[in-house]
Amino acid sequence: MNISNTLQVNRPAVQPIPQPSLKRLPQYHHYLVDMETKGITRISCSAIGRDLGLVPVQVRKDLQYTGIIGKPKTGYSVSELIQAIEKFLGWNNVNEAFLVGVGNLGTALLGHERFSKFGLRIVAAFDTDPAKIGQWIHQKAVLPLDKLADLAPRMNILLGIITTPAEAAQAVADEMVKGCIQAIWNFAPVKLKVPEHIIVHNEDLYSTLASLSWKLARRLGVTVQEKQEKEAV
Amino acid sequence: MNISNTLQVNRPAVQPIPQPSLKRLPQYHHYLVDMETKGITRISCSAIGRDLGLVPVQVRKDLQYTGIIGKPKTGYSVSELIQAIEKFLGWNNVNEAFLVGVGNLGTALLGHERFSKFGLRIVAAFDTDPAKIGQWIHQKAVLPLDKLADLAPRMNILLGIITTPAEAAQAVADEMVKGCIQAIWNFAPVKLKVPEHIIVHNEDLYSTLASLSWKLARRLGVTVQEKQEKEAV
DNA sequence: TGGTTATCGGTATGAATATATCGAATACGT
DNA sequence: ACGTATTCGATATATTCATACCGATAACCA
Repeated sequence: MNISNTLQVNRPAVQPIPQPSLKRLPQYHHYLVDMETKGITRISCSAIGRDLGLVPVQVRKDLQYTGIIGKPKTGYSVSELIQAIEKFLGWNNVNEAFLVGVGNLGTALLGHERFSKFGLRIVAAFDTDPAKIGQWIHQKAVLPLDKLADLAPRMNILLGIITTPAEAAQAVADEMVKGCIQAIWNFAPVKLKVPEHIIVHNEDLYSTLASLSWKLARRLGVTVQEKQEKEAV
Repeated sequence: MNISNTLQVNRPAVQPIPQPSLKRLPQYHHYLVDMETKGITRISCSAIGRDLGLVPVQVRKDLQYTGIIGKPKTGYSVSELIQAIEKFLGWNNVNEAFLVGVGNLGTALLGHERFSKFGLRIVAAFDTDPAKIGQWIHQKAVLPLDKLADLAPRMNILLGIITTPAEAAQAVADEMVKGCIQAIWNFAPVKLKVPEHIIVHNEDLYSTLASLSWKLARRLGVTVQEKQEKEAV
Protein backbone atom coordinates (compact mmCIF):
# COMPACT_ATOMS: atom_id res chain seq x y z
CA MET A 1 0.00 0.00 0.00
CA ASN A 2 2.73 2.42 0.98
CA ILE A 3 4.88 1.38 -1.91
CA SER A 4 2.21 1.78 -4.54
CA ASN A 5 1.21 5.15 -3.11
CA THR A 6 4.76 6.33 -3.37
CA LEU A 7 4.87 5.17 -6.95
CA GLN A 8 1.68 7.07 -7.68
CA VAL A 9 3.17 10.22 -6.26
CA ASN A 10 6.37 9.88 -8.23
CA ARG A 11 4.58 9.11 -11.46
CA PRO A 12 1.26 10.89 -11.40
CA ALA A 13 0.53 9.84 -14.98
CA VAL A 14 -0.14 6.23 -13.96
CA GLN A 15 -3.93 6.64 -14.02
CA PRO A 16 -4.66 9.64 -16.20
CA ILE A 17 -8.25 8.65 -16.96
CA PRO A 18 -11.00 8.16 -14.37
CA GLN A 19 -12.39 4.68 -14.21
CA PRO A 20 -15.96 5.84 -14.96
CA SER A 21 -14.81 7.63 -18.09
CA LEU A 22 -12.96 4.54 -19.21
CA LYS A 23 -16.08 2.47 -18.76
CA ARG A 24 -18.15 4.89 -20.81
CA LEU A 25 -15.85 4.75 -23.81
CA PRO A 26 -17.25 1.45 -25.12
CA GLN A 27 -20.72 3.00 -25.00
CA TYR A 28 -19.58 5.82 -27.21
CA HIS A 29 -17.89 3.33 -29.46
CA HIS A 30 -21.04 1.27 -29.92
CA TYR A 31 -23.03 4.37 -30.60
CA LEU A 32 -20.55 5.80 -33.05
CA VAL A 33 -20.27 2.60 -35.03
CA ASP A 34 -24.03 2.59 -35.23
CA MET A 35 -24.03 6.19 -36.45
CA GLU A 36 -21.34 5.43 -38.98
CA THR A 37 -23.38 2.65 -40.52
CA LYS A 38 -26.19 5.17 -40.84
CA GLY A 39 -23.92 7.33 -42.94
CA ILE A 40 -23.28 10.06 -40.40
CA THR A 41 -19.77 11.46 -40.72
CA ARG A 42 -19.58 14.21 -38.10
CA ILE A 43 -21.09 14.38 -34.63
CA SER A 44 -21.20 16.68 -31.63
CA CYS A 45 -21.05 15.99 -27.92
CA SER A 46 -24.54 17.39 -27.60
CA ALA A 47 -25.93 14.80 -30.01
CA ILE A 48 -24.08 11.95 -28.34
CA GLY A 49 -25.22 13.13 -24.94
CA ARG A 50 -28.80 13.41 -26.03
CA ASP A 51 -28.90 9.87 -27.40
CA LEU A 52 -26.91 8.30 -24.59
CA GLY A 53 -28.51 10.15 -21.71
CA LEU A 54 -25.42 12.06 -20.66
CA VAL A 55 -24.69 15.75 -20.39
CA PRO A 56 -22.58 17.07 -23.26
CA VAL A 57 -19.79 18.26 -21.00
CA GLN A 58 -19.20 14.81 -19.68
CA VAL A 59 -19.08 13.36 -23.15
CA ARG A 60 -16.57 15.99 -24.17
CA LYS A 61 -14.34 15.35 -21.20
CA ASP A 62 -14.44 11.60 -21.72
CA LEU A 63 -13.56 11.91 -25.37
CA GLN A 64 -10.73 14.29 -24.67
CA TYR A 65 -8.88 11.50 -22.91
CA THR A 66 -8.56 9.69 -26.21
CA GLY A 67 -6.65 12.65 -27.61
CA ILE A 68 -9.20 13.44 -30.29
CA ILE A 69 -9.64 17.07 -31.27
CA GLY A 70 -12.93 18.45 -32.48
CA LYS A 71 -13.94 21.46 -34.45
CA PRO A 72 -16.30 24.13 -33.16
CA LYS A 73 -19.79 24.07 -34.62
CA THR A 74 -19.42 20.66 -36.31
CA GLY A 75 -18.00 18.45 -33.59
CA TYR A 76 -15.87 15.41 -34.31
CA SER A 77 -15.32 13.17 -37.28
CA VAL A 78 -17.14 9.95 -36.51
CA SER A 79 -14.56 7.71 -38.10
CA GLU A 80 -11.65 9.49 -36.45
CA LEU A 81 -13.43 9.24 -33.14
CA ILE A 82 -14.00 5.52 -33.52
CA GLN A 83 -10.37 5.00 -34.36
CA ALA A 84 -9.25 7.18 -31.48
CA ILE A 85 -11.28 5.14 -29.01
CA GLU A 86 -10.12 1.84 -30.44
CA LYS A 87 -6.53 2.92 -30.33
CA PHE A 88 -6.87 4.30 -26.85
CA LEU A 89 -8.40 1.08 -25.54
CA GLY A 90 -5.90 -1.09 -27.32
CA TRP A 91 -8.58 -2.74 -29.42
CA ASN A 92 -6.34 -2.64 -32.46
CA ASN A 93 -3.94 -5.24 -31.17
CA VAL A 94 -5.68 -8.50 -30.43
CA ASN A 95 -5.49 -9.96 -26.95
CA GLU A 96 -5.59 -13.72 -26.97
CA ALA A 97 -7.16 -15.30 -23.93
CA PHE A 98 -7.68 -18.61 -22.17
CA LEU A 99 -11.05 -19.30 -20.60
CA VAL A 100 -11.46 -21.63 -17.63
CA GLY A 101 -14.78 -23.12 -16.60
CA VAL A 102 -16.95 -24.49 -19.38
CA GLY A 103 -20.31 -24.14 -17.68
CA ASN A 104 -23.29 -22.19 -18.93
CA LEU A 105 -21.57 -18.84 -18.80
CA GLY A 106 -18.23 -20.07 -20.11
CA THR A 107 -19.95 -21.69 -23.06
CA ALA A 108 -21.81 -18.48 -23.76
CA LEU A 109 -18.61 -16.46 -23.81
CA LEU A 110 -16.90 -18.99 -26.04
CA GLY A 111 -19.70 -18.53 -28.52
CA HIS A 112 -19.67 -14.77 -28.38
CA GLU A 113 -18.32 -13.88 -31.80
CA ARG A 114 -18.45 -10.15 -31.29
CA PHE A 115 -15.56 -10.12 -28.86
CA SER A 116 -13.23 -10.40 -31.82
CA LYS A 117 -14.22 -6.91 -32.85
CA PHE A 118 -13.02 -5.60 -29.55
CA GLY A 119 -9.57 -6.99 -29.43
CA LEU A 120 -10.42 -10.21 -27.64
CA ARG A 121 -9.93 -13.68 -28.98
CA ILE A 122 -10.53 -16.70 -26.78
CA VAL A 123 -8.23 -19.35 -28.16
CA ALA A 124 -8.87 -22.28 -25.85
CA ALA A 125 -10.97 -23.42 -22.93
CA PHE A 126 -10.03 -25.40 -19.84
CA ASP A 127 -11.92 -27.45 -17.31
CA THR A 128 -11.38 -30.16 -14.75
CA ASP A 129 -14.46 -32.19 -15.64
CA PRO A 130 -13.37 -35.29 -17.62
CA ALA A 131 -16.72 -35.28 -19.40
CA LYS A 132 -15.96 -31.89 -20.88
CA ILE A 133 -12.27 -32.30 -21.62
CA GLY A 134 -11.67 -33.23 -25.23
CA GLN A 135 -14.88 -31.66 -26.46
CA TRP A 136 -14.99 -28.84 -28.94
CA ILE A 137 -17.28 -25.99 -28.02
CA HIS A 138 -17.87 -23.23 -30.54
CA GLN A 139 -14.76 -24.37 -32.42
CA LYS A 140 -12.59 -24.19 -29.34
CA ALA A 141 -10.92 -27.17 -27.71
CA VAL A 142 -11.58 -27.93 -24.05
CA LEU A 143 -8.32 -28.92 -22.41
CA PRO A 144 -7.48 -30.16 -18.91
CA LEU A 145 -6.78 -27.34 -16.51
CA ASP A 146 -3.38 -28.67 -15.52
CA LYS A 147 -2.11 -27.98 -19.02
CA LEU A 148 -2.79 -24.25 -18.70
CA ALA A 149 0.31 -23.14 -16.82
CA ASP A 150 2.47 -24.87 -19.40
CA LEU A 151 0.61 -23.71 -22.50
CA ALA A 152 0.07 -20.06 -21.61
CA PRO A 153 3.70 -18.94 -21.75
CA ARG A 154 4.39 -20.99 -24.87
CA MET A 155 1.44 -19.43 -26.68
CA ASN A 156 2.17 -16.05 -25.14
CA ILE A 157 -1.30 -15.74 -23.62
CA LEU A 158 -1.57 -12.77 -21.26
CA LEU A 159 -5.27 -12.78 -20.44
CA GLY A 160 -7.30 -15.31 -18.50
CA ILE A 161 -11.06 -15.52 -18.08
CA ILE A 162 -12.52 -17.32 -15.08
CA THR A 163 -16.08 -18.63 -15.39
CA THR A 164 -15.94 -21.34 -12.78
CA PRO A 165 -18.02 -21.61 -9.62
CA ALA A 166 -16.76 -19.49 -6.75
CA GLU A 167 -15.14 -22.42 -4.98
CA ALA A 168 -12.82 -23.24 -7.87
CA ALA A 169 -11.85 -19.71 -8.85
CA GLN A 170 -8.89 -19.22 -6.55
CA ALA A 171 -7.22 -22.43 -7.64
CA VAL A 172 -7.71 -21.44 -11.26
CA ALA A 173 -6.23 -18.02 -10.59
CA ASP A 174 -3.21 -19.68 -9.03
CA GLU A 175 -2.72 -21.74 -12.17
CA MET A 176 -2.98 -18.64 -14.29
CA VAL A 177 -0.37 -16.86 -12.22
CA LYS A 178 1.87 -19.89 -12.63
CA GLY A 179 1.34 -19.56 -16.36
CA CYS A 180 2.52 -15.92 -16.24
CA ILE A 181 -0.86 -14.54 -17.18
CA GLN A 182 -0.94 -10.78 -16.68
CA ALA A 183 -4.63 -9.97 -16.45
CA ILE A 184 -7.67 -11.86 -15.21
CA TRP A 185 -11.31 -11.27 -16.08
CA ASN A 186 -13.09 -12.89 -13.18
CA PHE A 187 -16.77 -13.82 -13.34
CA ALA A 188 -16.73 -15.74 -10.07
CA PRO A 189 -18.04 -13.83 -7.08
CA VAL A 190 -14.88 -14.02 -5.01
CA LYS A 191 -11.96 -11.76 -4.30
CA LEU A 192 -8.94 -13.42 -5.86
CA LYS A 193 -5.64 -13.43 -4.05
CA VAL A 194 -2.96 -12.82 -6.66
CA PRO A 195 0.39 -11.04 -6.77
CA GLU A 196 0.10 -7.29 -6.86
CA HIS A 197 1.21 -6.88 -10.46
CA ILE A 198 -1.64 -8.98 -11.85
CA ILE A 199 -4.57 -6.97 -13.21
CA VAL A 200 -7.88 -8.36 -11.98
CA HIS A 201 -11.30 -7.20 -13.05
CA ASN A 202 -14.38 -8.68 -11.51
CA GLU A 203 -17.64 -9.02 -13.36
CA ASP A 204 -20.10 -9.46 -10.57
CA LEU A 205 -23.60 -10.03 -11.88
CA TYR A 206 -24.88 -10.03 -8.33
CA SER A 207 -23.81 -6.47 -7.72
CA THR A 208 -26.06 -5.27 -10.52
CA LEU A 209 -28.79 -7.57 -9.32
CA ALA A 210 -28.38 -6.03 -5.89
CA SER A 211 -29.04 -2.48 -6.99
CA LEU A 212 -31.85 -3.66 -9.17
CA SER A 213 -33.67 -5.57 -6.48
CA TRP A 214 -32.99 -2.86 -3.91
CA LYS A 215 -34.49 -0.22 -6.16
CA LEU A 216 -37.40 -2.43 -7.10
CA ALA A 217 -38.19 -3.29 -3.49
CA ARG A 218 -37.83 0.33 -2.54
CA ARG A 219 -39.94 1.45 -5.47
CA LEU A 220 -42.79 -0.70 -4.32
CA GLY A 221 -42.29 0.50 -0.78
CA VAL A 222 -42.13 4.14 -1.87
CA THR A 223 -45.28 3.76 -3.88
CA VAL A 224 -47.11 2.57 -0.83
CA GLN A 225 -45.55 5.37 1.18
CA GLU A 226 -46.58 8.00 -1.37
CA LYS A 227 -50.12 6.66 -1.33
CA GLN A 228 -50.19 7.01 2.41
CA GLU A 229 -48.77 10.51 2.19
CA LYS A 230 -51.46 11.53 -0.26
CA GLU A 231 -54.15 10.07 1.93
CA ALA A 232 -52.69 11.88 4.90
CA VAL A 233 -53.00 15.24 3.07
CA MET B 1 -34.29 16.48 -14.91
CA ASN B 2 -35.53 19.50 -13.03
CA ILE B 3 -38.49 17.62 -11.69
CA SER B 4 -36.50 14.72 -10.36
CA ASN B 5 -33.96 17.07 -8.83
CA THR B 6 -36.71 18.90 -7.07
CA LEU B 7 -38.02 15.63 -5.77
CA GLN B 8 -34.57 14.78 -4.49
CA VAL B 9 -34.40 18.07 -2.62
CA ASN B 10 -37.83 17.67 -1.11
CA ARG B 11 -37.27 14.09 -0.04
CA PRO B 12 -33.57 13.68 0.64
CA ALA B 13 -34.11 10.08 1.77
CA VAL B 14 -34.76 8.87 -1.78
CA GLN B 15 -31.24 7.56 -2.27
CA PRO B 16 -29.76 7.11 1.16
CA ILE B 17 -27.05 4.70 0.06
CA PRO B 18 -24.28 5.48 -2.43
CA GLN B 19 -24.33 3.34 -5.53
CA PRO B 20 -20.80 2.00 -4.91
CA SER B 21 -21.74 0.88 -1.43
CA LEU B 22 -24.81 -0.85 -2.78
CA LYS B 23 -22.71 -2.72 -5.29
CA ARG B 24 -20.30 -3.88 -2.62
CA LEU B 25 -22.99 -5.42 -0.45
CA PRO B 26 -23.25 -8.63 -2.50
CA GLN B 27 -19.51 -9.08 -2.09
CA TYR B 28 -19.86 -8.93 1.64
CA HIS B 29 -22.78 -11.30 1.40
CA HIS B 30 -20.82 -13.89 -0.55
CA TYR B 31 -17.94 -13.60 1.83
CA LEU B 32 -20.09 -13.85 4.92
CA VAL B 33 -21.96 -16.90 3.69
CA ASP B 34 -18.59 -18.47 3.03
CA MET B 35 -17.44 -17.62 6.56
CA GLU B 36 -20.65 -18.96 8.05
CA THR B 37 -20.17 -22.33 6.39
CA LYS B 38 -16.71 -22.35 7.95
CA GLY B 39 -18.31 -22.03 11.35
CA ILE B 40 -17.35 -18.45 12.06
CA THR B 41 -20.02 -16.68 14.08
CA ARG B 42 -18.62 -13.19 14.66
CA ILE B 43 -16.55 -10.99 12.40
CA SER B 44 -14.99 -7.52 12.36
CA CYS B 45 -14.69 -4.94 9.64
CA SER B 46 -10.93 -5.31 9.79
CA ALA B 47 -11.16 -8.99 8.95
CA ILE B 48 -13.62 -8.44 6.13
CA GLY B 49 -11.51 -5.62 4.75
CA ARG B 50 -8.35 -7.69 4.89
CA ASP B 51 -9.90 -10.56 2.97
CA LEU B 52 -11.76 -8.42 0.47
CA GLY B 53 -9.06 -5.84 -0.15
CA LEU B 54 -10.93 -2.89 1.34
CA VAL B 55 -10.11 -0.54 4.17
CA PRO B 56 -12.04 -1.33 7.36
CA VAL B 57 -13.67 2.09 7.51
CA GLN B 58 -15.29 1.60 4.16
CA VAL B 59 -16.62 -1.79 5.13
CA ARG B 60 -18.06 -0.34 8.30
CA LYS B 61 -19.76 2.50 6.51
CA ASP B 62 -21.22 0.19 3.89
CA LEU B 63 -22.58 -2.18 6.49
CA GLN B 64 -24.09 0.62 8.51
CA TYR B 65 -26.52 1.31 5.68
CA THR B 66 -28.12 -2.06 6.30
CA GLY B 67 -28.94 -0.95 9.82
CA ILE B 68 -26.85 -3.60 11.52
CA ILE B 69 -25.21 -2.70 14.81
CA GLY B 70 -21.94 -4.20 15.92
CA LYS B 71 -20.23 -4.57 19.20
CA PRO B 72 -16.82 -3.10 19.99
CA LYS B 73 -13.97 -5.56 20.07
CA THR B 74 -15.94 -8.47 18.57
CA GLY B 75 -17.59 -6.93 15.54
CA TYR B 76 -20.81 -8.24 14.05
CA SER B 77 -22.74 -11.46 14.25
CA VAL B 78 -22.20 -13.19 10.92
CA SER B 79 -25.70 -14.58 10.67
CA GLU B 80 -27.33 -11.29 11.65
CA LEU B 81 -25.19 -9.50 9.11
CA ILE B 82 -26.17 -11.88 6.34
CA GLN B 83 -29.82 -11.43 7.19
CA ALA B 84 -29.46 -7.67 7.39
CA ILE B 85 -27.95 -7.54 3.91
CA GLU B 86 -30.55 -9.88 2.45
CA LYS B 87 -33.35 -7.90 3.95
CA PHE B 88 -31.85 -4.62 2.86
CA LEU B 89 -31.46 -5.81 -0.72
CA GLY B 90 -34.91 -7.33 -0.81
CA TRP B 91 -33.52 -10.80 -1.40
CA ASN B 92 -36.10 -12.25 0.95
CA ASN B 93 -39.03 -11.62 -1.33
CA VAL B 94 -38.60 -13.32 -4.67
CA ASN B 95 -38.64 -11.28 -7.85
CA GLU B 96 -40.02 -13.19 -10.77
CA ALA B 97 -38.63 -12.22 -14.14
CA PHE B 98 -39.06 -12.72 -17.86
CA LEU B 99 -36.00 -13.16 -20.02
CA VAL B 100 -35.94 -12.18 -23.68
CA GLY B 101 -33.31 -13.43 -26.11
CA VAL B 102 -32.47 -17.10 -25.94
CA GLY B 103 -28.98 -16.91 -27.37
CA ASN B 104 -25.78 -18.05 -25.70
CA LEU B 105 -26.00 -15.60 -22.85
CA GLY B 106 -29.73 -15.95 -22.35
CA THR B 107 -29.42 -19.71 -22.17
CA ALA B 108 -26.64 -19.36 -19.64
CA LEU B 109 -28.74 -17.13 -17.42
CA LEU B 110 -31.71 -19.47 -17.68
CA GLY B 111 -29.49 -22.23 -16.39
CA HIS B 112 -28.03 -20.22 -13.57
CA GLU B 113 -29.57 -21.91 -10.56
CA ARG B 114 -27.89 -19.70 -8.01
CA PHE B 115 -30.02 -16.68 -8.86
CA SER B 116 -32.79 -18.22 -6.82
CA LYS B 117 -30.72 -17.67 -3.70
CA PHE B 118 -30.66 -13.97 -4.44
CA GLY B 119 -34.31 -13.28 -4.88
CA LEU B 120 -34.44 -13.81 -8.64
CA ARG B 121 -36.51 -16.41 -10.40
CA ILE B 122 -36.70 -16.45 -14.18
CA VAL B 123 -40.08 -17.96 -14.95
CA ALA B 124 -40.18 -17.89 -18.73
CA ALA B 125 -38.15 -17.01 -21.79
CA PHE B 126 -39.13 -15.24 -25.00
CA ASP B 127 -37.71 -15.02 -28.48
CA THR B 128 -38.75 -14.22 -32.03
CA ASP B 129 -36.93 -17.11 -33.65
CA PRO B 130 -39.53 -19.75 -34.63
CA ALA B 131 -36.87 -22.44 -34.24
CA LYS B 132 -36.52 -21.57 -30.57
CA ILE B 133 -40.15 -20.93 -29.71
CA GLY B 134 -41.78 -23.94 -28.12
CA GLN B 135 -38.53 -25.35 -26.83
CA TRP B 136 -37.83 -25.92 -23.17
CA ILE B 137 -34.48 -24.66 -21.98
CA HIS B 138 -33.39 -25.44 -18.44
CA GLN B 139 -37.00 -26.28 -17.56
CA LYS B 140 -38.30 -22.97 -18.85
CA ALA B 141 -40.60 -22.55 -21.82
CA VAL B 142 -39.56 -20.36 -24.73
CA LEU B 143 -42.55 -18.31 -25.84
CA PRO B 144 -43.09 -15.91 -28.74
CA LEU B 145 -42.15 -12.35 -27.87
CA ASP B 146 -45.55 -10.94 -28.80
CA LYS B 147 -47.10 -12.82 -25.90
CA LEU B 148 -44.99 -10.96 -23.36
CA ALA B 149 -46.98 -7.75 -23.00
CA ASP B 150 -50.09 -9.78 -22.34
CA LEU B 151 -48.59 -12.31 -19.96
CA ALA B 152 -46.51 -10.01 -17.78
CA PRO B 153 -49.38 -8.15 -16.11
CA ARG B 154 -51.40 -11.32 -15.69
CA MET B 155 -48.51 -13.08 -13.97
CA ASN B 156 -47.55 -9.92 -12.13
CA ILE B 157 -44.01 -9.93 -13.50
CA LEU B 158 -42.13 -6.73 -12.69
CA LEU B 159 -38.64 -7.52 -13.92
CA GLY B 160 -37.40 -8.08 -17.46
CA ILE B 161 -34.02 -9.33 -18.61
CA ILE B 162 -32.79 -8.48 -22.10
CA THR B 163 -30.17 -10.75 -23.63
CA THR B 164 -30.82 -10.02 -27.28
CA PRO B 165 -28.42 -8.54 -29.81
CA ALA B 166 -28.16 -4.76 -29.65
CA GLU B 167 -30.42 -4.24 -32.66
CA ALA B 168 -33.40 -5.97 -31.08
CA ALA B 169 -33.07 -4.58 -27.58
CA GLN B 170 -35.10 -1.39 -28.00
CA ALA B 171 -38.08 -3.21 -29.48
CA VAL B 172 -37.97 -5.70 -26.63
CA ALA B 173 -37.83 -2.90 -24.09
CA ASP B 174 -40.90 -1.35 -25.72
CA GLU B 175 -42.77 -4.61 -25.32
CA MET B 176 -41.74 -4.80 -21.70
CA VAL B 177 -42.99 -1.30 -21.06
CA LYS B 178 -46.25 -2.27 -22.70
CA GLY B 179 -46.40 -5.19 -20.29
CA CYS B 180 -46.04 -2.82 -17.33
CA ILE B 181 -42.65 -4.18 -16.37
CA GLN B 182 -41.02 -1.93 -13.77
CA ALA B 183 -37.34 -2.78 -14.02
CA ILE B 184 -35.08 -3.95 -16.82
CA TRP B 185 -31.76 -5.73 -16.58
CA ASN B 186 -30.20 -5.00 -19.93
CA PHE B 187 -27.28 -7.02 -21.28
CA ALA B 188 -27.40 -5.45 -24.75
CA PRO B 189 -24.87 -2.68 -25.33
CA VAL B 190 -27.38 0.05 -26.11
CA LYS B 191 -28.98 2.88 -24.22
CA LEU B 192 -32.66 2.01 -23.93
CA LYS B 193 -35.26 4.69 -24.36
CA VAL B 194 -37.97 4.04 -21.80
CA PRO B 195 -40.31 6.14 -19.67
CA GLU B 196 -38.60 7.82 -16.78
CA HIS B 197 -40.16 5.69 -14.08
CA ILE B 198 -38.71 2.45 -15.43
CA ILE B 199 -35.57 1.27 -13.64
CA VAL B 200 -32.90 0.23 -16.12
CA HIS B 201 -29.58 -1.35 -15.27
CA ASN B 202 -27.07 -2.09 -17.94
CA GLU B 203 -24.62 -4.94 -17.73
CA ASP B 204 -22.05 -4.00 -20.28
CA LEU B 205 -19.38 -6.64 -20.61
CA TYR B 206 -17.52 -4.40 -23.00
CA SER B 207 -16.99 -1.73 -20.40
CA THR B 208 -15.07 -4.16 -18.25
CA LEU B 209 -13.27 -5.42 -21.29
CA ALA B 210 -12.35 -1.83 -22.04
CA SER B 211 -10.61 -1.17 -18.77
CA LEU B 212 -8.98 -4.53 -18.93
CA SER B 213 -7.53 -4.09 -22.38
CA TRP B 214 -6.59 -0.49 -21.67
CA LYS B 215 -4.66 -1.49 -18.60
CA LEU B 216 -3.09 -4.43 -20.34
CA ALA B 217 -2.00 -2.36 -23.30
CA ARG B 218 -0.73 0.32 -20.99
CA ARG B 219 1.04 -2.20 -18.80
CA LEU B 220 2.99 -3.46 -21.74
CA GLY B 221 3.69 0.08 -22.83
CA VAL B 222 4.69 1.18 -19.35
CA THR B 223 7.05 -1.73 -19.09
CA VAL B 224 8.80 -0.59 -22.21
CA GLN B 225 8.79 2.97 -20.93
CA GLU B 226 10.29 1.95 -17.61
CA LYS B 227 13.02 0.06 -19.39
CA GLN B 228 13.84 3.14 -21.41
CA GLU B 229 13.84 5.28 -18.28
CA LYS B 230 16.27 2.92 -16.62
CA GLU B 231 18.54 2.95 -19.63
CA ALA B 232 18.41 6.74 -19.74
CA VAL B 233 19.66 6.94 -16.13
C1' DT C 1 -19.12 40.79 -45.33
C1' DG C 2 -20.71 40.92 -40.60
C1' DG C 3 -23.66 39.09 -37.18
C1' DT C 4 -25.47 34.88 -34.98
C1' DT C 5 -25.29 30.46 -33.22
C1' DA C 6 -23.41 26.08 -32.06
C1' DT C 7 -19.55 23.89 -30.46
C1' DC C 8 -15.02 23.09 -28.65
C1' DG C 9 -11.27 23.33 -24.98
C1' DG C 10 -9.89 24.85 -20.61
C1' DT C 11 -10.73 26.25 -15.93
C1' DA C 12 -13.62 26.58 -11.81
C1' DT C 13 -17.08 24.99 -8.93
C1' DG C 14 -19.93 21.51 -6.78
C1' DA C 15 -21.36 16.86 -5.47
C1' DA C 16 -20.41 12.26 -4.37
C1' DT C 17 -17.37 9.04 -2.52
C1' DA C 18 -13.40 7.41 0.12
C1' DT C 19 -10.39 7.82 3.92
C1' DA C 20 -8.65 9.57 8.26
C1' DT C 21 -9.40 10.75 13.08
C1' DC C 22 -11.34 10.48 17.67
C1' DG C 23 -13.98 9.23 21.73
C1' DA C 24 -16.54 5.44 23.76
C1' DA C 25 -17.28 0.67 24.64
C1' DT C 26 -16.08 -4.03 25.31
C1' DA C 27 -13.41 -8.16 25.70
C1' DC C 28 -9.02 -10.02 27.05
C1' DG C 29 -4.83 -10.73 29.60
C1' DT C 30 -2.25 -9.85 33.75
C1' DA D 1 -9.85 -5.68 39.24
C1' DC D 2 -7.42 -2.92 36.22
C1' DG D 3 -4.85 -1.71 32.24
C1' DT D 4 -4.42 -2.71 27.26
C1' DA D 5 -5.71 -3.55 22.76
C1' DT D 6 -9.31 -3.77 19.51
C1' DT D 7 -13.35 -2.33 17.44
C1' DC D 8 -17.39 0.34 16.76
C1' DG D 9 -19.96 4.70 15.51
C1' DA D 10 -19.72 9.49 14.38
C1' DT D 11 -17.56 13.42 12.52
C1' DA D 12 -14.14 15.68 9.71
C1' DT D 13 -11.08 15.84 5.90
C1' DA D 14 -9.39 14.53 1.34
C1' DT D 15 -9.94 12.73 -3.11
C1' DT D 16 -12.30 11.70 -7.09
C1' DC D 17 -15.69 12.59 -10.29
C1' DA D 18 -19.49 15.38 -12.45
C1' DT D 19 -21.16 19.66 -13.95
C1' DA D 20 -21.21 24.58 -14.78
C1' DC D 21 -19.03 28.40 -16.82
C1' DC D 22 -16.42 31.23 -20.19
C1' DG D 23 -13.62 32.72 -24.03
C1' DA D 24 -12.35 31.30 -28.68
C1' DT D 25 -13.37 29.41 -33.18
C1' DA D 26 -15.71 27.91 -37.10
C1' DA D 27 -19.92 27.26 -39.80
C1' DC D 28 -24.19 29.33 -41.29
C1' DC D 29 -27.30 33.00 -42.80
C1' DA D 30 -28.78 37.54 -44.03
